[in-house]
Amino acid sequence: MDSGEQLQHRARPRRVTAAMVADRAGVSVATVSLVANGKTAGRVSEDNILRVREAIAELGYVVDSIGSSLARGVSSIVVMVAPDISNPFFAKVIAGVRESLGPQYQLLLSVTDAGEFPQADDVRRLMSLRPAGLLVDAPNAGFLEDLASPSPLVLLDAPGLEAYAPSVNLDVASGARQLAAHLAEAGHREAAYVDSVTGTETFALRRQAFLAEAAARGLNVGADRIISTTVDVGSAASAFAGTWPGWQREGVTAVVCCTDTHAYGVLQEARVAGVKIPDELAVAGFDDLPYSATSNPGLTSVHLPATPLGLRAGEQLRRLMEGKPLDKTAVTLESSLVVRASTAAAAE
Amino acid sequence: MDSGEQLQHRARPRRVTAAMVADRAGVSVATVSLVANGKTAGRVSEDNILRVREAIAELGYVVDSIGSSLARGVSSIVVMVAPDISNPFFAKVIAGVRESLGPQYQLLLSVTDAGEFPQADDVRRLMSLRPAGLLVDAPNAGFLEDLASPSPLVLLDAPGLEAYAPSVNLDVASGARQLAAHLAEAGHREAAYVDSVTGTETFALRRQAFLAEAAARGLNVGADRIISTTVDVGSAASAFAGTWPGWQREGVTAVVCCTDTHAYGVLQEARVAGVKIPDELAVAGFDDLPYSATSNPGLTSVHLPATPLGLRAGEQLRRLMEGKPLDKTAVTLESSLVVRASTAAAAE
DNA sequence: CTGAAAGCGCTTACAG
DNA sequence: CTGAAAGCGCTTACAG
Repeated sequence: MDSGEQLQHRARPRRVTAAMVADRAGVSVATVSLVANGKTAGRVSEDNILRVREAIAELGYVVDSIGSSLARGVSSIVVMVAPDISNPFFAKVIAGVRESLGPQYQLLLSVTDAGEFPQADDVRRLMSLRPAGLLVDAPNAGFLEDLASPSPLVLLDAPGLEAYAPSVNLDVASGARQLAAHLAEAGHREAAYVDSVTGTETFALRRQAFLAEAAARGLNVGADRIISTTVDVGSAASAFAGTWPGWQREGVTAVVCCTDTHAYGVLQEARVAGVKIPDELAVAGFDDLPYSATSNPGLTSVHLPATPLGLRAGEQLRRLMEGKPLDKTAVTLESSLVVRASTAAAAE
Repeated sequence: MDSGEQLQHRARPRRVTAAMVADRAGVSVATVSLVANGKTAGRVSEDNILRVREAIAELGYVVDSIGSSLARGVSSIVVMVAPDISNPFFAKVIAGVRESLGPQYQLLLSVTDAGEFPQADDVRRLMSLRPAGLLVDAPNAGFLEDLASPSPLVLLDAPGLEAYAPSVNLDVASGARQLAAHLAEAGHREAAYVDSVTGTETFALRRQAFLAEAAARGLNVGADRIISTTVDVGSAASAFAGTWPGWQREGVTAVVCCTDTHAYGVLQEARVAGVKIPDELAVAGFDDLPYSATSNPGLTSVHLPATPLGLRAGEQLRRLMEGKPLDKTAVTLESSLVVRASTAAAAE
């Protein structure tokens, strides 16, 4: 008896159903459902609410997601699609999303290889989970064309794609211009730019805004001074090592990178080459990752509000999932320049 | 008519059900189910298989996960619980898991704040999704006690917890001993160790194995030469900056870090302080992250096979989910020392 | 080989 | 306020 019970307990922990709760509380399963979902207003007596709550607690009942989803026609899963989850920036975005979504939605990260988006097949499989909502980070138009999601959808960091769905974007252009102004005012005249090879729109915006403002302020960045690498310290480092001698001959005194990650590579090789930062070369990036504040020298960077990005996107999606209207269908969050030691001193 | 159809098409893309496929193919839904799940052997005629396949293709039918899960009693979701998803090491583990799990399982990452495990409540909500299986990375015993999962469960990097569930572990001790031997043979006599503050078992193993082998080989690491920080370049850097002067006075010529991330912080501050690597100070870590091969100098590191860890864990779980027996219930993957420039030269 | 039917666990009109 | 019942989309014995 004893060992039998124990065995059963370990092997197949009895799933508690609404019917069992109903039995225990002496009510119908309909009433249990109402109480479990907090839809009691004017529909369940105080008395029954109490009995059901008690039974739920005693039995440890949890509403079964599968049954509930089938009945409602939609699950409690929010699918988040992003091209790169192993990125400190993205980790903060997720933290924001989780906070605004709350515990009632399960966040399912659609993991793909870095820089890739899910294939049409993967998307169909994801959709067959009947997600309550979708969050798509840094997509390209092609992916959105294929998507055709029946679920509420919010885009993150998808400038120029506002026509496809409600979006939360970062005003990277403003930060880029501040950076160009900062360097020009510090006396720099010749600069270079390290871009990303991925065609994500945000990188194009960063580059264009920086180049335009630089040109306007007499900071010279020729087309031959723009290189591209993957978002990866090592690639940026070796690309920089290869081009630096030439740049140096041309009098370059500042290198702007489209991400802090690229900038770390540049800083590393600059140190190896014995280039003094910032006296001989100023270095700056975008993202303002945590490490940029503690690196030595600290890295000047365009701060992009990662957590607020996730927060706002989660909030927007939540409104959509709850059937509420959005105040604004396209939100843009400010960026701002954080000046640190890597650009602190003026060049000659 | 035209615009009405279009409207309907955009607003509510008709969900294609098995019943619709059955109608089209002139068979029962049972037959559709059999074909869609590839369970036709000796149960469906060639003829019907063809008709159903055609109907599926024409209508774009995808088996609904919710309905299917309810009928089967289990979903196609594999939940992966891990204390830190924004970590290059973990990204590789995930890549391995995805590959071995295949496209038929959806990987749901249970995201928590760095270093945290989901609360009991979160776990119950996750379990209400009736996951096909569970993968838990670097857990502590307490979490596993609470878990009591009815789903198949495989542990990753959980040394000492093999009693709870089938496990795939890393033989970090062997790598740690190789590292101690390498340093001792290079002539080092005084070393220091930078540990992690999280109480994860793998870190205790790394430290103990290194210290034991070091002691056996006359490499001196006093208790006052062990410091702990979070897994974070900045924290490691400032901790090292604080203790280095004292260590230097004591003649320390080697610093071993429990992760490469810690080692990057040490390298950074060493450079700032003008300490020559490896001539004045040898630095080494664990993980062998991609950056360690491209950093300058390259970082000597105990290579831990991240992708194979994920691969094996996924394979084991898959067997479990398919009801097959495991050949081995506890698997341990080898680690190995990768020597690079950060320890290449012998100290005095 | 085939299909009618039961059942998975829940939610939601509906009738009372 | 309450409960019986239909229905969500599928899978799986079962009878033929």
